[in-house]
Amino acid sequence: MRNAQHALGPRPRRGTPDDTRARLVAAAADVFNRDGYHGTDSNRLARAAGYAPGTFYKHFADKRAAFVAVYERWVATEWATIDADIRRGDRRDLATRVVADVLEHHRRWRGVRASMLALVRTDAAVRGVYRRQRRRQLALLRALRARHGFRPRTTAEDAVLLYTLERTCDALADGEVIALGLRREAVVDLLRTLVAEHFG
Amino acid sequence: MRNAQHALGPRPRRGTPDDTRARLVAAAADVFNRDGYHGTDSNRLARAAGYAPGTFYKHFADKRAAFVAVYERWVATEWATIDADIRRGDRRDLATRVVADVLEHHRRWRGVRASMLALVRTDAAVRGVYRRQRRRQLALLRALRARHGFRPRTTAEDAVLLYTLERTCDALADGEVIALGLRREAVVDLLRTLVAEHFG
Amino acid sequence: MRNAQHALGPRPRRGTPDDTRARLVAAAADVFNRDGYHGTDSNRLARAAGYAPGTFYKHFADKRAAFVAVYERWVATEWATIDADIRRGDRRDLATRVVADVLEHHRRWRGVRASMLALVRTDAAVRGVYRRQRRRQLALLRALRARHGFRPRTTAEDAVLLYTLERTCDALADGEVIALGLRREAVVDLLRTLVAEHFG
Amino acid sequence: MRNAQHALGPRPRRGTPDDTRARLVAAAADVFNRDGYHGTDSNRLARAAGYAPGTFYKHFADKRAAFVAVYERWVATEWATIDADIRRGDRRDLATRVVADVLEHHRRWRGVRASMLALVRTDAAVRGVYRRQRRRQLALLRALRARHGFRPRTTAEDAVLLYTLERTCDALADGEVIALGLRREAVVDLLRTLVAEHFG
DNA sequence: TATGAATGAGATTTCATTCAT
DNA sequence: AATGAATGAAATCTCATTCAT
Repeated sequence: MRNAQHALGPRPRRGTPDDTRARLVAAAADVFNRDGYHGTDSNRLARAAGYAPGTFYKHFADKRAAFVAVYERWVATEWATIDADIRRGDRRDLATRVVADVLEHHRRWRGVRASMLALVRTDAAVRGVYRRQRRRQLALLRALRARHGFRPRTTAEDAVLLYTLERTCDALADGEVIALGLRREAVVDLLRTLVAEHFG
Repeated sequence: MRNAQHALGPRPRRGTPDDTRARLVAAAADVFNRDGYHGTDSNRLARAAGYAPGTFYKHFADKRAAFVAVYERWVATEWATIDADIRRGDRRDLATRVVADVLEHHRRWRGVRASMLALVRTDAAVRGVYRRQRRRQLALLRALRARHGFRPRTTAEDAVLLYTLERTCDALADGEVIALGLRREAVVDLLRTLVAEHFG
Repeated sequence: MRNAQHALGPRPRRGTPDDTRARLVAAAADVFNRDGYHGTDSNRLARAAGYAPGTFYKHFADKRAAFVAVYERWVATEWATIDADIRRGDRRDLATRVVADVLEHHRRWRGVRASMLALVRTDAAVRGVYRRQRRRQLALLRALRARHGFRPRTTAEDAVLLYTLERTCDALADGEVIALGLRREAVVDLLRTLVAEHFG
Repeated sequence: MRNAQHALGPRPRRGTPDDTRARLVAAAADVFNRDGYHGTDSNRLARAAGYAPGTFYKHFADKRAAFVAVYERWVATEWATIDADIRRGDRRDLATRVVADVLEHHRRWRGVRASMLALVRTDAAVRGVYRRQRRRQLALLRALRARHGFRPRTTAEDAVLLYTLERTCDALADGEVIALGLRREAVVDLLRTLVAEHFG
C-alpha cells in the first residue's frame, strides 16, 4: 500500500472531456489495481492520469464514482472477450480458451476485484451497480447458451460455475495456488473440465 | 458504513487481561463484520467492547493485529464445526450438515471475510497469516479424508471444492443469490451434491 | 507551555508555495521559541501561520522537519549578521558589536536554541543537521580570520570561544544572569574582553 | 528515542519507602539520561526500577518531580566530587583533576543535562529549582576560594568560567568535539589552562 | 476546462495519571 | 505499600473534497 507516486510521463492535456475522463479511468484502473481502493487517494489517481486533483472532481462525483467507472470498464472488457470466445465457434477447445481468458482477466484486474468484493459489502451504491452487472452476466450466459445450442443448464448451475471459476481464478492470479503448494496446471485442468462439462 | 456505536451492555471493567482481550476480539468481530475493516476505527472497536481507546492498544499493536486475531478466531470456530460434522460419523447426510454449517459460518462472518479478501491483496502481513491458515486447512482436509476412508482426491480437487463452497456460500450469505433471482434451495442443493460426490 | 493561539493577523491565503512555507517557518520560529519543541504541536504551528493542519504537512514531512527549517533560518541570519560585523572593518569596537549581535540573536532564538540542544541528544536526524552547521561555522570563522588578518588561533580555541559566548549569552538572554544576582554589564564586559583578545 | 524496555532483572521489592524512592530515582536517572525527558514515559521509569506504574505515583507527584529528584541527585554528586578535588589540597594538578571530574560528570549525565536545559526554558517549576542550585553553586565556589586562598575573582568571572566548562564539557561528552574534527586533548588542555588561571 | 493550494474532519496512536484490589 | 488494568485527552498525520484563479 501507499507506494510512491507513479513515474508519470507528462501525459497529454486538453483533449475533449471524454478523452480526459477515459485517461482518468485508465489511470485509476492501474492504481486501484496495484494499491486497492483504500490504498490510494483521489489526488494520486488524478496525478497518475497527469491531472490535478480538481480535474478528478470535475469528472467524478467522488472517489467511489471513479471506482465504479473502472469496474464498468472491467466488466465490459471481460464480456467482450468471453463473447468473442464463444462466437468463434470452434467448440473443441472452447473450454481451454474460456479458462485462459478468464484467468488472464483476473490477473489484470485482481486488485480491483479484491476491492470490489469488500466494497460490495459496505457500500450500498457499489452493491447496486455490482448486482446489476451480475444479473446481466447471467442473462448473457443464458442467451449465449441458447443461441449456440449448448447443453441446457439451470441458472443456479450457471451461477455456481461462475463462482467456481471466479474464486479459483482469483487464487491462481494472486499466486495463492502456488503458495499453497499446488501445481497451477492441475488446477487449471480441473477448471477446463468443469467448463467443458458445463457447456457439454 | 460508519454507523453509531454498538448498544454496549454493562461495561465490563478490570477482568484478567485474557478476559479483556477476549471481549475486545468478540466486539471487534461484530464491528468488523458489520462495518468492514475500513469502516471502523480502533476507538470504536474499543468502545464497542466497553473500553477506552487506550485499552485497545494494550492488547493489540494496531488495528490490523485485532483484525488478524478476529480472523484466527473465525478459522478456529469454523474448523471445529466441520471437524465435528465429519467425526459424527453419520455419512448419509454428511454433505447436508457440512453445507449447512459452512453456510451458517459464512453468514456469521461475511463482513470479516470480505475485508480479509481485500486485505490479503494489499497487506503482506495479513497475507502471510491467511496463507498459513489455508495451508493448514488443506492439510486438515486431507488428514480427515484419510482417517475416515473417504474417496481419494488430489489436493487440487480439494482446493477447487473449497473455493466453490466458499464463493457460493458468500453469495448465499450476502443475499446475492436472492438478488440475482435464484432460488436459495436450488443453489444449496448443487453445493450438497458437489460435497457428497467429493467425499463420496 | 501550551498557551493559547497566537493573535493571528489577517489570515493569508493562496500565495505561492514559497510564501506559504516562509509564513509557516516564521510562525513556527515564534511558537517554538515561546513554547519549545515539545510545548506545541503541528496544528498550532499551522494555525499560528493562519493555515489549517493539512497545509502544514504539505510543506513539511513532520514536526521535526519544520523545526529543522527554523534552525536553518536561525543559523543563516546569525551568520549573516556576524559576517557583516566583521566586514564592516572598524576593528576598534568589533568585539562590542559582535557580542551585542550574538546576544541579540540569543534573545531572539533562545527557545529554539534550548529545544535544539535537547533534540540533538535524542534525534539522530536533527543531530546530523546541527553538526553540519557547526562544522560550517568553524570553517567560516577560520576563513574570516584569515581574510581579515586577525591573530591566528587554533580551531580548538575558536570552538571554546564559541562555546563560551554561546552558553553565556544563553544565560544573559534567559534572565539567568540576573536571577543569579550578577550584573549584566559585568558579564557582557567579560565576553567583550574574551572576544577582543581572541581576534586581537 | 523510544527504545525497548530495559532488560530489568527482577529488582528487590518491599524495602522501606526510602529504598523504593531511591531505586526509582536511580532508574529514572538512567532512563532520562539515555532517552531524554520527552523520550520516556512514567510507566517505563517505574518498570525500569522494577515497580508498577502506580508505585511511581506514590513516590512522585508527577513525571516532572521525578526529573527534579534526578537533577538534585546529579548536582549533589557533582559538587561532592569537586569539593573533594579542592579539599585534597594538592594545588599543582588541581585544574587537571577538576576538568577530568567535570568531564566525567558530563559524560554520565549528558542526557539529563540536555533535557534540563530545555525544561528550564518551558517549565517555571523546574526553572526555579535549577536557579536555586546555580546560586548555591556560585556561593560554594566563592566560599571554597576564600577558604583555600585562591586568587580573588568576581562572581561574574566565576559564572563565565562555569559556563565555559559546562558547554565545552557537554561538547566533549557528546562526541561533538570529535564530530567537528577537533582533537579532544587540544580542547581539554584549553580548559585546564582556563581553570588553572582562574584559581591561579 | 483545468489547476493546485488549501481545507478540516477524522483516524491512529501515545502516555500521564488514577483507582480498585 | 504495591499493583497494573484502565483511562481519555491530546498529538500526529491523512485524505476526500472545495474553490479562487
